[in-house]
Amino acid sequence: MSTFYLTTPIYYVNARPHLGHACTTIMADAMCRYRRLAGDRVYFLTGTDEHGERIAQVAAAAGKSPQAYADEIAGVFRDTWRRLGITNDDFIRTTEPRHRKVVQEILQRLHDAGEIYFGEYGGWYCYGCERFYTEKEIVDGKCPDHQTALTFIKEKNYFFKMSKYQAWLIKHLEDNPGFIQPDRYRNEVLGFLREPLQDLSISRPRSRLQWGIPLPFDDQYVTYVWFDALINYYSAVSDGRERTRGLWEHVEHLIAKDILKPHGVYWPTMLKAAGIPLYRRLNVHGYWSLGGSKMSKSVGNVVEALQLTDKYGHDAFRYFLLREMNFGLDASFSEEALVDRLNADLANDLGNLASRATTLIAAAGPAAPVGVPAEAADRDIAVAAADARAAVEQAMRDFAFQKALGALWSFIGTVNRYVDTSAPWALAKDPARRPRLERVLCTLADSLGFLGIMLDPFLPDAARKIRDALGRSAPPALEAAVVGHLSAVPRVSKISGLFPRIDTKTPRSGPLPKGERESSTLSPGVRGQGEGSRKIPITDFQKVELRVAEVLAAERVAKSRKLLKLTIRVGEETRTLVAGVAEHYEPENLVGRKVVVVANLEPATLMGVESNGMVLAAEHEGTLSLLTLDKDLPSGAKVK
RNA sequence: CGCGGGGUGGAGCAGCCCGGUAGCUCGUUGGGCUCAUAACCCAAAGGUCGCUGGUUCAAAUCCAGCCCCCGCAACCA
Repeated sequence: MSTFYLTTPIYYVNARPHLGHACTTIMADAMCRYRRLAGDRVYFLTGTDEHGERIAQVAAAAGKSPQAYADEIAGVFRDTWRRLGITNDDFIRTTEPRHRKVVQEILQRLHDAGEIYFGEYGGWYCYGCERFYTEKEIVDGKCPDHQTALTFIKEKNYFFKMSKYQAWLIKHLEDNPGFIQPDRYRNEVLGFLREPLQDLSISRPRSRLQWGIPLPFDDQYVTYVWFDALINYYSAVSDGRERTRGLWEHVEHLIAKDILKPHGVYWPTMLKAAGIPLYRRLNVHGYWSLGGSKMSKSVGNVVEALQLTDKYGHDAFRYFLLREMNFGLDASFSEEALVDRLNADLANDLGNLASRATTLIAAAGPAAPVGVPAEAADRDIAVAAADARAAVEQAMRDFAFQKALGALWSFIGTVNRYVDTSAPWALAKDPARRPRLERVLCTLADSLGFLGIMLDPFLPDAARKIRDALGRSAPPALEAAVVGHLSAVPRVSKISGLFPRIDTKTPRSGPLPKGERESSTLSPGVRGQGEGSRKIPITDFQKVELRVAEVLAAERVAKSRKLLKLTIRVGEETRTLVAGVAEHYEPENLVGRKVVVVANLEPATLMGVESNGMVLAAEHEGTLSLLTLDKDLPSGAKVK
């Protein structure tokens, strides 16, 4: 029996759970269920990251204390995982005493060992944003957000001597090819490391930020969030000394590719410096893109995607995520693709097999031990099962869920063929062939039993239903997943509607072009959380000054993909305005047109161009249309 | 020259690291079966593996150059 300790990232509580969180967590859950099935001692950790400036700001905006706010969102995560049937053994929050204690202990240790120094950092600071800007971000010496002058501040902070571990880390990655997998991400980290590594600022002065863990050796500072957050993996199992219940040395991390750098660079060097053994392996998966279009955070469709788990069932949702994504690569998510998978794989292949097999077995009824030996066809099924299991074991070593499921579905196909070729319904008509019938039904029952075990990590509910139908109440175990041992037809109850088909034809009126179908995928039944319909008094509307304007000139903003710089005339006044329509309109086609603008908007600077106003446009599923007039009114005319 | 990923039958993808008959799922067409969820099984059609050049007996796979798409970084006021 080996030990397996797996972590998900701890999720930052500035957002509610969405598809991305669910994907990582479901993958981790499937892996942990699999390792438990294999008989390993498993510890599965997830949790929430709760410190930092952004949390303090969001909480303040919501009129809550940071702690109250974090409590609320952490609760939402906890409930979501419970609802999805996630089997985490622990849920850590970075505001818990057990975590703070270990973070401080490690900081003190690093400080004592001379791994942390007090240094001065000079940079351009914006008081509005409460942050420093790098040379690249600064536009004309001003803050890109507030377009106010920046102040050059020299701030004293504590730094971790990360740079001194650069050579060591490169060598470690070269000597241990499996340390970060898949390879593309190991290569990417080696790519980062071709540039000189900077020391890592690990503190923020309390004068700017209170919401964090105080440094044990200087209470005027709190710990920088990444330094705080990464340690959760260790603090969750540590008693604050060196004891980790025998878990730490087996730890593997599962992350999405966006946080590769902290996990692939910061974290190993931190552990090395602190004298803590490195993690075993970092497993990195890709991103979901949504319905062909971009995953736009502002639209909230990532959250909507998660709602589909309630619409189609947790097993189906899990299956889709695990089957559709090639581990490490990006994949695209759409309701249509989910339904296709559900119908083809779950309803047709698996559900229908369970249904036809249990119907056949139940019709024959339980019997005494079969009187005839297995034939070649039966032995082929046993071999196919063994092959499938071996392929699953191999695939699961590398989190290759798609391959594991592919192997199991290949087996399901084999069994469906076996049913066809052995034709038990024909055997049943001939009493003389009763023994052969029983042998076939035995093989079928065995195959279902096999699936009831092997599918458990991926489709926990369905696997349980299959085992229940076979009367197998014992906890499933991988070693029992063998076909060919059953000697008598067992008593089974019929399984019907394990995964009902989703009818995709009726709701759609007539054949639609492909593109159109895809864009309408996320629509019915998942939207409308009472958002956007709040009524406002007319006085609110009257604060907005809308006017007709004529476009005098238009040009692209240098290096910008989305922005056009427009020179417009509003009545007598000429002004410059920036519009995010470059992807939809050619500059020359705008000149001379009358558009509607918000005339009393605060100025803002975008890509170095000051914008005085905003052009109104309607947007629907990626198509943008400027608001124009259907009669020719003079520029400056009021819109109300 | 900002960083990265990708271009493989109608759609979505694997194969590429470690060159050697181009594979999977869906879809399409024809057939079979009737135990089963209009399911299941069989067969067929359908591919210049982005382009060009190079290395090689042999290139989807290795090398060079080019074209196109998509993320990220900075801008949708």
